[in-house]
Amino acid sequence: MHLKIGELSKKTSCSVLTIRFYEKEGLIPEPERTEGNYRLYDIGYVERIKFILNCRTLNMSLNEIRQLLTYKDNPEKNCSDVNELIDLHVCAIKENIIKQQKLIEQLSDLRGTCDGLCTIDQCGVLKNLA
Amino acid sequence: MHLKIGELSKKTSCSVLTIRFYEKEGLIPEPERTEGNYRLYDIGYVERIKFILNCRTLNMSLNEIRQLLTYKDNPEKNCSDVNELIDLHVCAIKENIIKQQKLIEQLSDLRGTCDGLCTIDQCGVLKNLA
DNA sequence: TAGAATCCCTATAGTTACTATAGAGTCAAG
DNA sequence: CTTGACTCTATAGTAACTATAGGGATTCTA
Repeated sequence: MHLKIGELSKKTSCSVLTIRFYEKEGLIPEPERTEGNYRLYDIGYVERIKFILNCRTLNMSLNEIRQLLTYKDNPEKNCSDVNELIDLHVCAIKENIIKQQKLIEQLSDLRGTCDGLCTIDQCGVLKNLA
Repeated sequence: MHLKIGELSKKTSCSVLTIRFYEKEGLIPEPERTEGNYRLYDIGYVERIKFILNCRTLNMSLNEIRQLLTYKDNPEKNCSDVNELIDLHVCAIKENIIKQQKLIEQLSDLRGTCDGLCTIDQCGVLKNLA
C-alpha cells in the first residue's frame, strides 16, 4: 500500500504543507516518487508522522523530536537519553509557568492602580508603566 | 539635550538595533537627523522607550504596546480601553498557564511509563509517543 | 594632519514552526 | 479533450528581535 501526500495527510490529520515541511527539516526521509514526480509513501510514514504530531501536542520542539527520532533509530541502546530529554522538557515548561505566574502578579498589581473610570491622563496603569 | 542613538541606548538599556527596530515598527517616531545623517533624539524618547520596555517586561506584544501608545496620545479620553487591554492580556496568560499545567500532567504520566534503565526498544516513553 | 578607533548608516538574513501564495505540471472522470 | 482535483517547487509572511556585511561620519591620538 502506497499513499500520495493528500492521502497521508488525511490518515494523519497533518496538512500537506506540514508534511513537506517535515521532509525538508529532515524529520521524515524523502519518499519515493512516481513517474509524474508525486511523492509516494509507504505505511511506515503514517506512524512516523503520528509520532511527530504526538510530540508536538506535548509542545516539543522539532529539535527535540529530531533527537527522539534518532534515538528510535538505535533500538538496542539504553533509553536514559530519552528520559533525560523528557525531564528537561518538563523542567523548561515548569520554569515557564513560574515566570508567567509572576507576570500575573505584576499585572494584577498594575491593574489595581486604576478603576477604569478615569481619563487616560490620570490613569494609574499608564502612569505605572512609564 | 539631544542624544545619539548609542547614548539613548545606554540611558534606556535598549540595544541600538532594537531602537531602530522600534522606529521601523512605528512605536517611536522618526527623530531628527544631523548633517551626517545620524539620528538625534530629545529626552522624550527616553521615556517612550522605557515605557515600551516596561510593557515588554510584562510580555505584552508590540501590537498591544502600539495600542497603549495611541491611547496615551489621547489624554482626555476615558481609560477603560487601557484596562480592558490589560485584562485581556492577563486572561491570555492565565489560559496559557492552564495549558502548560495540563502538559506537565501528560508529560509526567508519560515519563512514569519508563524508569530510564531499559533499551530504546522497550522504552515505555517512546511506545506511548507512537 | 593623518590614521585608527569608534560610532553610525542601510539592507539583508537568520531564528521557530509553520501557513499562504503564485505559477506550473499531472492525473482521473465525463 | 477538457475540466477539476491533485500535486509540484519556490517564495514570502508570521513575532520580536539578533547578527552580519559593507559602507560613511566623527573623534581621538600621535
